[in-house]
Amino acid sequence: MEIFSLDRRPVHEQVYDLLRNAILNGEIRPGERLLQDDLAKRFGISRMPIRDALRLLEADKLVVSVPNKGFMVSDFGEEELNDTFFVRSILEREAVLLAVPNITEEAVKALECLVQEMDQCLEERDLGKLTRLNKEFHSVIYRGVPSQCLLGIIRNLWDNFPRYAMLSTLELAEKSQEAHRAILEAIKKGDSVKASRVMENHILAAGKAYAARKELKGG
Amino acid sequence: MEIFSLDRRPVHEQVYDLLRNAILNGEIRPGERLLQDDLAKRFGISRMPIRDALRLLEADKLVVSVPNKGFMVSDFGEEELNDTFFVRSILEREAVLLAVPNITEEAVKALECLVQEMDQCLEERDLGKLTRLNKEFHSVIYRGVPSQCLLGIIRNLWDNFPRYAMLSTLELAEKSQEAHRAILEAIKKGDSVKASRVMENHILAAGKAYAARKELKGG
DNA sequence: AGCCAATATCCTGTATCCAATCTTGAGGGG
DNA sequence: CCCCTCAAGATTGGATACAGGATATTGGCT
Repeated sequence: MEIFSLDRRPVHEQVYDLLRNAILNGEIRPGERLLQDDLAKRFGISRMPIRDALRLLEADKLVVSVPNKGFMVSDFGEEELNDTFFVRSILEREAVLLAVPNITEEAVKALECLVQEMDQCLEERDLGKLTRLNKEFHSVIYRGVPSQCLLGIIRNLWDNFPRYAMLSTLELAEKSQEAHRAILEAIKKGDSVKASRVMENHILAAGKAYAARKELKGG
Repeated sequence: MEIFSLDRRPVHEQVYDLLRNAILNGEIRPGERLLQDDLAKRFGISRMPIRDALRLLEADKLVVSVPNKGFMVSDFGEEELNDTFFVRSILEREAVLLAVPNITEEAVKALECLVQEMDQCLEERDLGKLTRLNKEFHSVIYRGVPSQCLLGIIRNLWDNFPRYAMLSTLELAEKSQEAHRAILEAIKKGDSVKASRVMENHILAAGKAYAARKELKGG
């Protein structure tokens, strides 16, 4: 009965998802302009839903708009990237502090499993999959955070980041894996303070590594 | 020379500002629907810039949109209000921690002046002015925060709040004033840890008071 | 080479139209 | 008497066509 069902979601939402993924995957590069008429033609739709989608992306900080100039995919300078990681280090430290007391047995099992999978990825040098698993690791932990508001802010900051995953290195990934292991150990012992401190330093270190590479590659 | 100068800013931005102020001042009540055609007629413009403005407001969480139903002014339940204050307590605690070492002599003078003005307001029972001064007090402190990202998030949370200032009471204001004094003292001594702890409790207490009143008055 | 004007591009906004969807309310059946 | 259904009106979602301005580019003139 679903065979003939079309996608009934509003067009602007579909456009939003499409563009969002394209930006996050790097198919559309930072700095690239997003022309309304161009997009409208390419999607075969009118300008209205395009504008809606672009405004939504703007709210996510994935694109920026300049009056009378239009929209373009946002880019983060070294400083901004650093700042984002800094704020993440604060927020996620607090998130861990709040989450650890609520972490279930299953969650711990899932985390152990993820750490193993990430080990595998490290051996296979599969940075792409590693990035995905890493995100999963963090979000399993945060499932226990009782504040939707805090979680929303963290998610937002995370979204401004997969685009820069290409800046990741094996070296950083190995250091991160150590942190993951330490966090998992602390969680098992119920030591939320230690877990949060490790998380904070883990994110800070990642931020420094990214910013350094960003500088090298030249924004 | 300004006599003939029209407002050259994009129409949708002007609409955004107008609606934003109307919502913040409570001229448009939480829960009220914002009909596109209606607004378009009232402003004497077409629907496109209205939609743009509404999307911007949505990004600020001042309105919410439901597909095929449209936009309405957002409201915060007791729980959500509480959550917002909780996250504010974390963020502003950190902000104080970061800001205190950078606070200038002038800033301290400005804060002292603000505290005095707020004392005046308390005597005159002018809660409206008090709310404005209170915002100013916080933002003078945060001027020294080196993270634009953190500041942006805090500002965002603040904006979701003036609408509920009506829930404020003289009793709460007096308690807050004590906190302000304590924060100022700690700042003068350069004791950022103490200042941040007082700030955290100050916001938490305000949140509890608001949520309680919200429950009383019924959402 | 440097400056200025003409032009092309693209954003912004208007006006109008139609279809899909939600709300509402009236009327019929249990 | 209440509930259910169904039709009418209201409103959003989207398309189309067009006009006016801002910006950038280009090409020619000095």
